[in-house]
Amino acid sequence: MIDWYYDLIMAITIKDIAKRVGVAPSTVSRALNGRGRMSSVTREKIRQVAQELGYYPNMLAKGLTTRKAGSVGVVIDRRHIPVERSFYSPIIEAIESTATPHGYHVIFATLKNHSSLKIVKERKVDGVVLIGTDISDELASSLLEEIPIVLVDNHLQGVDSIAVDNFGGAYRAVEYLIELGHRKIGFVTETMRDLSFRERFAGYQEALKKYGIKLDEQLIAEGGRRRGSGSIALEKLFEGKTLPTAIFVANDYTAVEVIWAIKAAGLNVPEDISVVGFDDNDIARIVDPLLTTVHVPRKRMGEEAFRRLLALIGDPTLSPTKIVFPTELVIRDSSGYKARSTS
Amino acid sequence: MIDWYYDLIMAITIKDIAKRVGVAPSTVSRALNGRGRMSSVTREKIRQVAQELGYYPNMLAKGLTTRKAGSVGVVIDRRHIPVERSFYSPIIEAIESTATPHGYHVIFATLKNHSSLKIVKERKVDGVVLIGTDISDELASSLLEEIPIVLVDNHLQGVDSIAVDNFGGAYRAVEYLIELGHRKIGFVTETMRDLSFRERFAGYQEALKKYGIKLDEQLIAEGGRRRGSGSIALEKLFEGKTLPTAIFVANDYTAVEVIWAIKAAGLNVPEDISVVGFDDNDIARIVDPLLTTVHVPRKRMGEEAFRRLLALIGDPTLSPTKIVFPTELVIRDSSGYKARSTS
DNA sequence: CTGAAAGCGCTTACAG
DNA sequence: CTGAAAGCGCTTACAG
Repeated sequence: MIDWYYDLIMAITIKDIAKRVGVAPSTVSRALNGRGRMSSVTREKIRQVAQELGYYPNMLAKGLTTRKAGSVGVVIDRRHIPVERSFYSPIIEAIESTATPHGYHVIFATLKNHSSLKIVKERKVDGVVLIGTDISDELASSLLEEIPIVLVDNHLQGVDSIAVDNFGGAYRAVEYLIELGHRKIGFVTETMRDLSFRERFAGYQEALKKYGIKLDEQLIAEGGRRRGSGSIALEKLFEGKTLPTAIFVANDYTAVEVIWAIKAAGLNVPEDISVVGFDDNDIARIVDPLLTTVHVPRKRMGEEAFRRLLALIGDPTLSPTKIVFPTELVIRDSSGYKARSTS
Repeated sequence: MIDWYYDLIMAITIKDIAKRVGVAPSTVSRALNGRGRMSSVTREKIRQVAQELGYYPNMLAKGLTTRKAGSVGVVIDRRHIPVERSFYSPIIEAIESTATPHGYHVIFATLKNHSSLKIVKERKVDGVVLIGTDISDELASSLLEEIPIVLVDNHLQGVDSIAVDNFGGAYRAVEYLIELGHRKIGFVTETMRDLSFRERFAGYQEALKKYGIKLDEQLIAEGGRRRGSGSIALEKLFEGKTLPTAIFVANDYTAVEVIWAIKAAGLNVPEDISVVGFDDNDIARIVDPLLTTVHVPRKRMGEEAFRRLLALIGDPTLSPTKIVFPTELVIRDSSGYKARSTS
């Protein structure tokens, strides 16, 4: 271990500036932080020298005294890795890009088997945004006792959260399918264990109900949390007595798999079966046909998550708020009028 | 500003443990860090109490004295946002997942207009991995003076780097196309300004040369760095006198756009034109037809990047190493034997 | 084997 | 308006 290597180049400190300007370190601190009244001459002089010397505060020292780390944590469950195909990556990026201008850095952490969050225990962060429903209530509650948190795409009584109008988005998507003339509308999801997916299912049910269409159990299928979930679910649908003329799928990735499976069965989308997804992921514009889906404003959600966290860091007594973001149906090529054949 | 809120619940410190055990704080420190010889009774007692109290060291204080932050930075140029469709996201995730078991956290930062890296100036990180060729040589060099760094998918004399065998991968892809009987093989890229893409182009050229095929300028097109790059490039190719029977595209995303454009022109892939991509992104298994491409082991690259950085943090005098990862051709459905019509 | 002291780089009452 | 002192929570020679 060579410990001295980078120590030769000692970073410049407040003391160096003080010596150079001929003033006390505490004065330098005040000048740089704009605290207390002081002659603008010395203040300017100090600032100028700091600039010249390329001074940056050592955040470890600063944080130790101010009890602020200058970073926030962004935590997701390991299950969402690879993020490449995750719903959450635009949210994470938005958090980073809005945190930076505010002088905050973001520590990106992944959670496995509900371990306690080292970044908060070690005081590396001033707050954390917990993304997804995999975060257990116990973890969230215990965290809340030591640090401000905001939940994204998850909800828990008494804690700040950023949510999506899953119900409304699903309702609208299914209503649209009904308007196109469809009556046999399937619902496919990876799993029902996810709050968001359950909400989307509820929206599906409500739309059917509103338009007087009876719920058909055989038109509902769960594919499981794995690659190929969509085709597994489609197989189940095809085993039923009634074939759907349209399928509402709870997320885009699964919708793409459903489309592939439909094609593999020798049918066409949307001529034989219309498919509508949810999320408006990048892939929605890559599949053939282009996917009709429900847009979720993930960038705005990430921005808002950070803003809210920042507010809570400033004042932890703020009362918990739940912000629900609206969704929007984006009509592309995977949906069309009710299939002729099955009419 | 309510500053006292979370301060009421003071985190437990080394002093608390010391008091409880009836020993000096310095002894607690030694026990917990396993330094110096000491009676195993007191050591055990201390460890047990620390455990009971749920003690975690305050990394701000620890870092201030040890000059180690316990975090590393992962930096990419803002241009690669959204990472969702980026080549780099699996690399970033791999860095995070290998850093965590080593007790390091990762600060994810985005670089805009070559600003200097605040995370290193503020001593928040012990090392940084710089991803992509957008990182300027000046920035890398200046950083290297204060902290260990490793470059990923980029190269610079005298600094550690993790690279991809772009040349070899491209060579193999084009050779494969030649083996299928193709002679009119196009090359499409977003841009030639990127080192990786230039290397892939070089591999393309070398394969043609090796098999005695003359380079045809009209078969080479750049689409520009924007959405739709692939179709723009394809249009250029179609303006030429000779139509390609196969196209080697420098990355998967652009390849997908090329496929779409070919379909839009009323042609089929691979019957009329074979398409081969590079990267083996998730989308390669989503497009129709499934994309033949060159696999890049991004996960392993990320793991290796962190390991190398860790080694450098331990000993900054290690001599710079360049690690080149091999690639592998993955044959799927977008490539086939030479088109009949144009033969 | 263990304690007391000094120090890491900063901030913040407290004097003057 | 500005300096000296104490303290944030830890580690590390230095004594004993």
